[in-house]
Amino acid sequence: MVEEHNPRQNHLLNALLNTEFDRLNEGLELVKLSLGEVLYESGSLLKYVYFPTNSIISLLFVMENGASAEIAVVGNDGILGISLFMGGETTPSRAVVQSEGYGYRLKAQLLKEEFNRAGPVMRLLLRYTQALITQMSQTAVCNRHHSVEQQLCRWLLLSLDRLSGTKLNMTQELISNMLGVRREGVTEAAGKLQRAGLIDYNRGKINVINRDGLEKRVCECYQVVKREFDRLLPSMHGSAH
Amino acid sequence: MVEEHNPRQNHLLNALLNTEFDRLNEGLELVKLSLGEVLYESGSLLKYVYFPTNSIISLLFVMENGASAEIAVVGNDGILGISLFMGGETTPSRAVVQSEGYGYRLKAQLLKEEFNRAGPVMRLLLRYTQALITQMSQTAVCNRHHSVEQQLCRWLLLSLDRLSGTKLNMTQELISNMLGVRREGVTEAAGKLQRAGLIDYNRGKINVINRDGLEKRVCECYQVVKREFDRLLPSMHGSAH
DNA sequence: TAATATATGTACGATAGCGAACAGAAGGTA
DNA sequence: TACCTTCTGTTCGCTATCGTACATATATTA
Repeated sequence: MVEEHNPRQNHLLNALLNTEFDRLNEGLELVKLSLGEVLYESGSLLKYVYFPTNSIISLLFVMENGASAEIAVVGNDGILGISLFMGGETTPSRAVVQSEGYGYRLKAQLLKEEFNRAGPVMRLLLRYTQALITQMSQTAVCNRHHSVEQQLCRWLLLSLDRLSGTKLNMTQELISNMLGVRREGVTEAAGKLQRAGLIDYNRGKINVINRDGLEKRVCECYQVVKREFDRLLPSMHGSAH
Repeated sequence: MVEEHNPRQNHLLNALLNTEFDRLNEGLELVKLSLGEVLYESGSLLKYVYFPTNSIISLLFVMENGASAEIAVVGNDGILGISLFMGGETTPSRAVVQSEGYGYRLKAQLLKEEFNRAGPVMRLLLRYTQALITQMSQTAVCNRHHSVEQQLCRWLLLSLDRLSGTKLNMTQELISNMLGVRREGVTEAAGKLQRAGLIDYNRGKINVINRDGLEKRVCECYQVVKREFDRLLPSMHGSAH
């Protein structure tokens, strides 16, 4: 299958009017984002921001002892590098490619200039940031109150929504890093889902067979996040689900 | 003790230059914030934003079954109601007065107008929001990886920093709601700290006797958040610690 | 084809936190 | 003073998850 690449595959870019889109488009570069690639490290200066199209990036907090936890996931719905326009320049989080694919990058300076026009692009980016805040908050709640299985369901659904598909490439080892749990815990939870006929999981290849089934098992956290993204960024997420 | 009230007791307001401060000051109203008062409910429209001076407000996510978890705490370092200028108008979180005191409120419309000038106030508010994002993220990490005792230490220190004092009024029941754990868990953790001579806890009155001791026991999450607030909002937090 | 690395499955004791129940202590109120 | 409510302390069995260890299966490479 020959795949066409187009910046409009990123919903955030697609939400722009032509005037603004054209301005940004000048600076957009298609880049391949490979599994495990670190787009930015905790504390590092941002040279580029990224608009994923068919890839997924995880925002991770890594602790001193090496343990980690994902605080949000960014796909074709968003942008990577919000700290650039929020004024901090850096963040304490790390951005890792979690599902290989493509995206567009833009020189940090160019996005900053566009943001500083204080027009529709700024307002869109801020709304996206608020949606991201909800995702982070709900992750905190989920970490506190829900089982590994529920969290796995949430994670699968959030990731699928951001890829517009039913397939994911992820080993259980990597998922366990994202969720901040043991790999064995993921094996067990994934085994249950597999035996229930909801997913097909083999050596890093996940295929979701029964999405509705997942939605029945997931905790409310998924819906809260989804609803908030839909509310703040309407006309996006149209294709997914 | 006669206590003078002054908007500059809020560090965010205090960070403003006179021109901007004077403009906002026109609309500021001193209000008492009573224990347990709900400043806004999940999903409700914001009529006012709040700048606490000697009170502390918790941002809580409440779940369908009533269980809750605090995702951030706002005191004299910040502002309540960021969703107003982020463009969402509402948030899925609830804001509850956790430590009684005073604050200044401002009509939502006035803050919005100031924000839309896209000047120094906007940039300050966005930097504050980024610091808040760090606090939320680190809460997610802490919920995943650390013990109730460590989280209690983090919570105490973060709260103290935002009051500029050593005393807190909080029953164990309320703290357990914030941390999203059982009340008994707080009793046990607080008992340990008390026996270690770090705090004095009696019927909702907490006095921190040995702050350094708390800092020795707390997980890294506290420092990460503190460092990020100091970095993004320098010249604030000067008095605390 | 054989050797090696990677991914997944399983088992088991240890433990932190949960849920429920109850008792005592401190403060408020009649 | 007596009564009631609130707050704190303690116990006990239960469960999810952890840490560790090891077994098996599937890819990759020599």
